[in-house]
Amino acid sequence: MKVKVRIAPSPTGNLHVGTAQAALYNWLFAKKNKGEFYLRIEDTDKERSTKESEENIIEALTWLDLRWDGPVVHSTDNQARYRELLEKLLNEKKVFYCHHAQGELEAERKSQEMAKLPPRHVCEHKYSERGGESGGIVRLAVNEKSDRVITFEDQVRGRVEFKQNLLGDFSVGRSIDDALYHFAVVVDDIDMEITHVLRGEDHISNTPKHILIYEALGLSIPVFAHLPLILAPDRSKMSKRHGDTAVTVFKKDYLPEALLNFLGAMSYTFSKELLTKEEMIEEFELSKVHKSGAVFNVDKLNWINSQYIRRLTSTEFKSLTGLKIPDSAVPLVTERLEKLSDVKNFDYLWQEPEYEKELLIWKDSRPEDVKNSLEESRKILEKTEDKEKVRKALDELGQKIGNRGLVYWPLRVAVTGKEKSPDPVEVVAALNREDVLKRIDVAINKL
RNA sequence: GGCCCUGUCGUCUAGCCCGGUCUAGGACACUUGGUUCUCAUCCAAGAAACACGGGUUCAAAUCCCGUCGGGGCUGCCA
Repeated sequence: MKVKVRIAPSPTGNLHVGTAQAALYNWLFAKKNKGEFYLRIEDTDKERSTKESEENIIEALTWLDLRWDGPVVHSTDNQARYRELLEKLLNEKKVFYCHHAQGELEAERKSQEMAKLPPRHVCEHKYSERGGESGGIVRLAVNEKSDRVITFEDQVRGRVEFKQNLLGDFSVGRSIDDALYHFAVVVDDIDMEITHVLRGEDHISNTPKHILIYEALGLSIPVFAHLPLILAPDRSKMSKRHGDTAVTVFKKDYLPEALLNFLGAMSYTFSKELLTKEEMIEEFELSKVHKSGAVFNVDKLNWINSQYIRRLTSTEFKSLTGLKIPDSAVPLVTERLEKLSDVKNFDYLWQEPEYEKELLIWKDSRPEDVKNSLEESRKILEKTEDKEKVRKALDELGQKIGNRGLVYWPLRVAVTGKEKSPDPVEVVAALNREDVLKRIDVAINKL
């Protein structure tokens, strides 16, 4: 049977990095098995679902280049099916109406907790006539007297077991024509013929419920695999309160290949640190996905990103950043970049530098000496544009005045306005001569 | 509280299934030194972990039991 997987984010917020990682693993699994990967927008909660969220999800996945097969599927398009199946189950008395008020249920839950009892709602309506009377929410009738242990072979964790009698009659619909998540996912996965459900570990305790729904419907159960969670530094599930978790906020600083590489290597050990999607597909095996959650380490992401940035060609880099700088200056920048937005630190490549005159002074040298050094450097730069000749002449100047720093430091500040920069000779070569001379004049005048 | 998942350097992890080769390896971050006008790179060195307690064994990070820790779920959200 052909492998079919999906991710089913709810459009109630931006695409979370955790969902992106799940998307990656689903995608890798699909590609590895020559299967298909789908995107389904799980918009069963009409109150909270938004069009913007859906657009964000699509934008993020497109940026990451995790392409899904077929059109985007929406749960809302499947509502008639939910109703049809809910009615079928109602007739079979596998599902019933619960007429308890929300307040009653809350009180029940609270008293159970105090009595150290498992939290569950075993509804007496399922045994009475009331269970057939419409109104109230729809629940799956779960036999609380059964001593059955619901078991599934999780592809990353091995056998996982839950006692059925701890579940209670959980809800499947707000009403007969308004299915809730648990029911909708199962029906959607059935309709899409999903063979493997690879999702976050936060769904592991929902799995027995889903299994019960598959069984009530008399349909075969897919293979499950629960992926570890992405953790915040405090080891709790990474969420908005820990800062940016939306994939789209990474767009301004990171290369999609870098984020993907990072996310992939976070919960899986590949043969090397840096690798392409294709190489990941090659090595990927579901059973080797890690079991425990991993803390999102920005330092590591930055390092991976820096590696990808320095591999960019000049053309790629320029079109990515929109910078108009000579090709020869590109490596100067990419070699020092962890995040794309940090190109602002190299603004002297396209605009006049601004700085305080004190910055021109090398260590404890005198302003007159600095001025003199700049004047000498200016003469050299006037004479030739050849990088090697310039370097040689500046070195000789340094030797003459017995202090290389006194030559290079003021020159760098004059052309870049910064105390940290690439070799001034390289920067000079990247700029045009008139600008360089003008900048040196400005510096001399400051002294 | 109940249920489930999980536990090797600060972080991501290798090793664990099939005990000895582990004085526990790698990567990121960090520290120091070298190169050097500064930064980055590069090179060299360094600090840094088997959660704890029992047991099995000639031998345990690896097997068994218990404890503790962390997380998730516990919704008429997904």
